[in-house]
Amino acid sequence: MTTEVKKSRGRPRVFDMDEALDQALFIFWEKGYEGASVAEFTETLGINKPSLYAAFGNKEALFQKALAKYTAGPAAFVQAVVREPTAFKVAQAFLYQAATFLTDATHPKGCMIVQAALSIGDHAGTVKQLLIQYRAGYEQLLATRFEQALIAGDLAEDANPQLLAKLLATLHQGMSVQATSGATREELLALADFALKQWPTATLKATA
Amino acid sequence: MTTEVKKSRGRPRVFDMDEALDQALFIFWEKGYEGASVAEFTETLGINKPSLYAAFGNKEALFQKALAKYTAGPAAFVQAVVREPTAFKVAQAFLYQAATFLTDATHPKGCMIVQAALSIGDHAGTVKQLLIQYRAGYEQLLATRFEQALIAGDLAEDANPQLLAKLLATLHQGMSVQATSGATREELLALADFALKQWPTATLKATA
DNA sequence: ATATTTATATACCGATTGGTATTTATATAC
DNA sequence: GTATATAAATACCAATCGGTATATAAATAT
Repeated sequence: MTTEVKKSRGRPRVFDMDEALDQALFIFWEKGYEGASVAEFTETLGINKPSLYAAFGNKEALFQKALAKYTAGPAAFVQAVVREPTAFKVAQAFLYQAATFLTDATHPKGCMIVQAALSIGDHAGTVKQLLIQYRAGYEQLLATRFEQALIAGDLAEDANPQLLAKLLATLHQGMSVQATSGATREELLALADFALKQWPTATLKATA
Repeated sequence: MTTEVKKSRGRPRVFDMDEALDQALFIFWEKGYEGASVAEFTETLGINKPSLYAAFGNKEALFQKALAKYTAGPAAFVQAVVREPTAFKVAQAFLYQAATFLTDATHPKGCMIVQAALSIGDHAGTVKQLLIQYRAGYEQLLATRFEQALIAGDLAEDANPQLLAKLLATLHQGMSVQATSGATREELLALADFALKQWPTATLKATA
């Protein structure tokens, strides 16, 4: 059973939508929502504006599609780390992988969700709010995981899951700024190690 | 001896430059370099463009003047905290005052130096680099202070001054993002307390 | 071959961007 | 008074912003 090629009538698209979205993602990632211009997209992708708009909608729709690709691809580690077996391992994996990811030379430095629309004009208020929701989302993902850990007993009884999640999110967001400012992977990993030293592992349980 | 009023010939300026610069600072602080438009300045200050340009130069010069006012005014606590008597007190003062400042309702949330030009188009690359330098500046200010503390003996012998400074800077930058995302002062103060728990105070010296 | 469908390319749109040339108004110096 | 110096106000500039109307090219269905 070979892969069926969907044949549709009409002139075939000359560019690969997936590739194009990847390139758009990189541009938004590097320059932010406001700093990326539609002209830059069309020049980089080698297509003209009507094709871009027909394929992806307007600038904001393009951003949302790129953002979805970002969370499903480069930033997917966030969803993965919460499946680590203990709270400590979740925190460790989150910080290590964040440090590694944020300084990866194969893509723009820093996190798109953190930086793409922090300070922005009024016209793009929707995007700013969207990213705030995304940031709240992964923080809550960690918080929920740590609540489970508290019940499971691999967190100290007096540990505060929400606070721990906010600490990790804050470190991540700070590390994102640091990566953009030129911090190295080694520096961020050292920060991660230092922060993990005080992790409130339950005193009577082994961390594995 | 009364205050001498500088009398200069020529039509007197109808607006207060200091007030105007404060208003410009707030706009840059809230919307970032790219997100703030010249039209917004002139409308808010109640002056027209030629007056703005005559008084402050172009947009980038206005930003630099506003930035200088920011560091000398709202953000002056950074210079102040390094005069605390011990490394721990420096760290504590820095994080507490950062948490308080970043969530102050009397001005935009977050730190202008962190957020005003993180992700930005090519045309404003100068400003982005300028803010990177400012961030490196206050981190180094802390690092130098902690090197002194190491010599003075109020830091553990194996403590790493540069790393500690980077940790504080990273927490500050993360807290800035958090403040912009809606985190409360109490949440940021709790983060600060948690982070201070592992401060490597020298074991044989009292912290006062 | 023709109709239909979809993507392309060119050209254009009004609005806004940062920045200025020009004129007019208001002060002091003489 | 007149000259000089400075600021304000109006109007304007080219360039870019995000977005689209229109016409043409290339595919399939019949």
